[in-house]
Amino acid sequence: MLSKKTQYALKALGYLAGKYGQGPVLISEIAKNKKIPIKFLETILLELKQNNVLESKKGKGGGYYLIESPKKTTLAQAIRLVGGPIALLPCVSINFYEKCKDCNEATCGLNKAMLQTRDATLKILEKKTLAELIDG
Amino acid sequence: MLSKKTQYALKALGYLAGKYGQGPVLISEIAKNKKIPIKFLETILLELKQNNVLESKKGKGGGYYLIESPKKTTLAQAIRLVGGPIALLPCVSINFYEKCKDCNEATCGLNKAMLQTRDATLKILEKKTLAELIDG
DNA sequence: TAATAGTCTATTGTTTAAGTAGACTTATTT
DNA sequence: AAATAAGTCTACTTAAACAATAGACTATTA
Repeated sequence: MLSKKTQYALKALGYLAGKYGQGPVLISEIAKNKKIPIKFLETILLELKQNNVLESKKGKGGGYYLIESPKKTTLAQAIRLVGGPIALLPCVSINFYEKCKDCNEATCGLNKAMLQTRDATLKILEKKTLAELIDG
Repeated sequence: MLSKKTQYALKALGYLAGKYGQGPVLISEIAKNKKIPIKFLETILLELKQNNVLESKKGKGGGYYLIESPKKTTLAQAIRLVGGPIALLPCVSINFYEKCKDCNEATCGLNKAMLQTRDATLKILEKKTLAELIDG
């Protein structure tokens, strides 16, 4: 299961995708429409900015907005940016890999099964982009 | 990512699958071979017993063992037993379903994407059984 | 009846999620 | 150019879930 943080990030990115090209969007607007705790959302958006997905503008008329077209960012990229692993186990994760203490990956049946599910999941998440998150 | 508890449960079940039909296996033996904190493992095995997957015997010569043949339990069933959701979001989970606060599932793109990944994952995990977790 | 091994209760530590307070920046208005 | 309003940024606190540990208790076998 994705963490709340990751879920909120995806929701927020979807909202911003729908407003792409229309200038900065207020944090409070995103929070209200997507039912996200505003202070938690602040830290998430800030992190996305530091990862060069969002840009922000301060002061009156400010807010957050996508740097690139929504079609340029895949869901797999978005999930990884906010620290959400996609694989079900560390030993089959690409970005959060950790070796198992107890098993030989070449012969471990669990490893094999989880590798297959990871690949199936990635196949989907690497094709979908933020544009697909726009409502309607 | 599956919780530690779920990971440990799968490892332990895999170990017991390899010893199926050979009588009770000590908690300590499983813990040692699978590098699982023994006290944590105790609670996990007890839960699996209460869910009618394992049986136990107390006293000397005691231990835990699988009730049914390893081929009878799928990985999807095993994961769910110890409380591990398979879907990436609550709104696409079969056993841990929760409605989103902010979205209409019929039109939500995120819901659609996550449904697809859930189906792809389930297709694999419902075919694999505990027998596949046996090493070698 | 002594030793073995599972069962139960309680407690501690760690991470994640959420909420609070306030400082800092920028843009507008006058 | 100064005041103010609108917004982001930083640091700290609280609450809940998850992971791990410790020890007493109960049942079984030899």
